[in-house]
Amino acid sequence: MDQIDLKILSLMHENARIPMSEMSRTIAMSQPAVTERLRKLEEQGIITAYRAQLSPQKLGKHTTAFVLFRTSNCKDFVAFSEACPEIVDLYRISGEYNFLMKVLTETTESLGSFLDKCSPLGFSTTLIVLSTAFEDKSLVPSHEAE
Amino acid sequence: MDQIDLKILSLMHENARIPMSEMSRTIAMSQPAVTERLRKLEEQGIITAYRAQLSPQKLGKHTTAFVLFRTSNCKDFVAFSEACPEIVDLYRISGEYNFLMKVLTETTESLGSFLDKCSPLGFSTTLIVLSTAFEDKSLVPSHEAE
DNA sequence: GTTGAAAAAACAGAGGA
DNA sequence: TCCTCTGTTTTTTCAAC
Repeated sequence: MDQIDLKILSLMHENARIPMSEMSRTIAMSQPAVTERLRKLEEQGIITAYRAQLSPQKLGKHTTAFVLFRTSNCKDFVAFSEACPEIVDLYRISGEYNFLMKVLTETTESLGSFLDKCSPLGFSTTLIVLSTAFEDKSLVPSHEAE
Repeated sequence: MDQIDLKILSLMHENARIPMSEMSRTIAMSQPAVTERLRKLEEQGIITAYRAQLSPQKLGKHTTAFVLFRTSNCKDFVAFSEACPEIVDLYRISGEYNFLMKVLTETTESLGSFLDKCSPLGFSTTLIVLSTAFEDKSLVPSHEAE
């Protein structure tokens, strides 16, 4: 893991669909060498996936919320959450609550319906997202990767 | 926006580096037609980015936390957060706190240092992530896209 | 890690349902 | 309008070094 690997990670975080030929030009290294480094980064589990980022708004999801949840049956709660399309992220946390989840719904009204659906499993506190200042900041600052 | 577009979004969320030729085979449509649909999905802002997902653990970030923050100077706080490498996501929220942020640090100790660094700007409550049940669930359920 | 040739994929234009 | 077909260019893969 050297500066070149960090540069590859940085570029792949910016645009995962960049052609390897273009990447090799940018970092001034032959294309097969870059491809081989990328393969190793995947193999080592440093790169876990390549994902298209979708706009929730454009897909009709106009409400984002974080919901803190307290339940006594963690296993059932995780199973329920996996089957719940509204829940996009689920974290087990320390403190008064067991779980923190990120929830996307069409409207505040459908968020209400979702919370009703959850209520048999425990009790919750909802934090409505007013705006997203930023998301997915790179773990590999570009100035470190030069 | 029809079933084919949803299938494209679903496949791109699973693997953003899938070759267009393979995608066109999967959905049984010619490659230029799929490319054109993808171009339009990007143009409409439905696809906002393609990102490599990196493993925080493999990059030495062993501690994940959500920090609720209350500050009276939102503008300065956002500027501070943008410059803070530990903060990967920042949301403005309703309720007792102004902000919710996702924070990645090397250890619980460096999380402590980070919180010390933030303390002049307001007051906070920290939720330590014990484990991530799941993250980035698709906004386009695959069964809807068939 | 580099080079260079073969295979594959992406792109761009013409034409059809 | 949206798709398919086809030829051209670009990219990827894989050999040898």
